[in-house]
Amino acid sequence: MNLANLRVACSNCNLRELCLPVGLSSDEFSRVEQIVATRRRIHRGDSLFRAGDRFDSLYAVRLGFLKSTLMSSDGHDQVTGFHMAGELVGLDGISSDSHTCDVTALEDTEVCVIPYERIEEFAATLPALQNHLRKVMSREIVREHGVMLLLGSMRAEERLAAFLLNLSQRFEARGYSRSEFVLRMTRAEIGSFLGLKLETVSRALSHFAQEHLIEVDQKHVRILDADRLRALLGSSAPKPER
Amino acid sequence: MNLANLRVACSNCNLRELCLPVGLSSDEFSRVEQIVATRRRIHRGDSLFRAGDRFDSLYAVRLGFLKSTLMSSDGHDQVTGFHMAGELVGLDGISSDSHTCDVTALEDTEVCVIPYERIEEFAATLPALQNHLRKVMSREIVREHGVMLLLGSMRAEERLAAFLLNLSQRFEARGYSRSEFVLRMTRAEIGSFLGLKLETVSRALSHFAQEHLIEVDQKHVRILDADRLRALLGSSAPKPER
DNA sequence: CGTTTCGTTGAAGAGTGTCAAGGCCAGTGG
DNA sequence: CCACTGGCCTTGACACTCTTCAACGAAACG
Repeated sequence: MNLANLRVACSNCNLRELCLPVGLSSDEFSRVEQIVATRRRIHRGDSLFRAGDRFDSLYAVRLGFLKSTLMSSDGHDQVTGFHMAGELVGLDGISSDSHTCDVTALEDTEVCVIPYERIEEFAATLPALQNHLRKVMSREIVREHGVMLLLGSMRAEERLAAFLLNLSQRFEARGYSRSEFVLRMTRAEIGSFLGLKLETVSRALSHFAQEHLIEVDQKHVRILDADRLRALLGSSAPKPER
Repeated sequence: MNLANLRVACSNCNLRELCLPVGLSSDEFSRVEQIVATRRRIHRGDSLFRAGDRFDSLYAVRLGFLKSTLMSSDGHDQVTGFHMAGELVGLDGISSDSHTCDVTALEDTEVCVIPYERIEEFAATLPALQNHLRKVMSREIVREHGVMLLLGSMRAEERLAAFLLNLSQRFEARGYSRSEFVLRMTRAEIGSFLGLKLETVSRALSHFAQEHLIEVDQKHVRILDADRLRALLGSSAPKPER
């Protein structure tokens, strides 16, 4: 394997504004690099970790695309999130020293391995990092609040519109086009994440296309009218305030 | 006001096994007490904080019952959680130095105010506390995963069963009866949390009662057959594995 | 004691799920 | 190179769950 040969260097990484070392001085920066010493490649379809695995590292996505899934007692499982470059994965494991969900690569993916104990020790002497870690965790909590809102109070087309706009925004933050991108996940995975069946997702996409809000060709999506998509979000109950 | 007169002492608090100072030595314990210097009372219907408020403290619920709600762009709002004694509230604020949801008392409530900057400084010298804080945050992430599962893949009666069992378990952990308790929230609030309409909640409760799974008298609930309630959870798709 | 909020129940309707058939595409092996 | 296969996607028809609308009763509150 050529993992050991990879020069790991946050300073070379084009994700450094998004990723772990945000807000560190260049000195601190280089010390973080020493902790994040290894990378790991996951082939499409393979898992980074699975529920029940011992937790010992966080992972920063360097390139590729992942999903996390949670299995319920009845064996049915659900997608709880999609992860792209620059995002931190594995925070769920901190609470009980073992992971509570599966994380699977939707395309060939590379992550930076961040040994938790070492980053923990290190953060103890480095308030900026400590602070950043907590913010990342808190942001995850806020993100999940948003998903709860989506699942609890939106209907199918609103959910899908929110989903597309969210993806669009995340791609844009990474320097890709915000209006044209490739869905790395299947319709069934989108549906699972949004609490819908794959047929409903498919129908909603077709309907958007018919309304000229988007163009869809298989996994390729082009957003034609982001404003009208956004307008869909608030429109479920356009009730006059009393 | 008699707030200043209240002797705040974690060591006297019957929640100390649940709350912040878990796993601290008695020495560390007493130092935490000094930080958690004040309490705050919130009357039923009043809010502890609101979305947009500056974040500067976490709150530990000492007694009472709270809900957090999130407002979506269209003015519709949704309950994202209920909080009872021993639980920590306000973690969402860390990410952006301002709160992202409203937290409202459902009955007269008392919380311990934990100034964030001070606990932060303090945790820097106290790994056990640091660790504990991160675990609490991670646990919140895991909890929300569970809610996503509930909202995304369960039907009305399953959701309600899961909700009742969750409450039951939390009451038990606090030394109350696990089979008999009072719902502090309205049907509409339960519905909002579960992604259902209040009528659906009401019907599901009536149906459970009719099946002798529970007894309901207004807000008073008695669980008669927890096992069958639990069995409801996995039963949506009892498909034979192939 | 009136007013308001909250809860229950029924009937009708909308939105999704379910089931089924067929098309498209990539990969595989003849 | 082509047929075959399996996974993924689309579309239609129908069933079902949940919502919506409405009316009424009960409890809580000033």
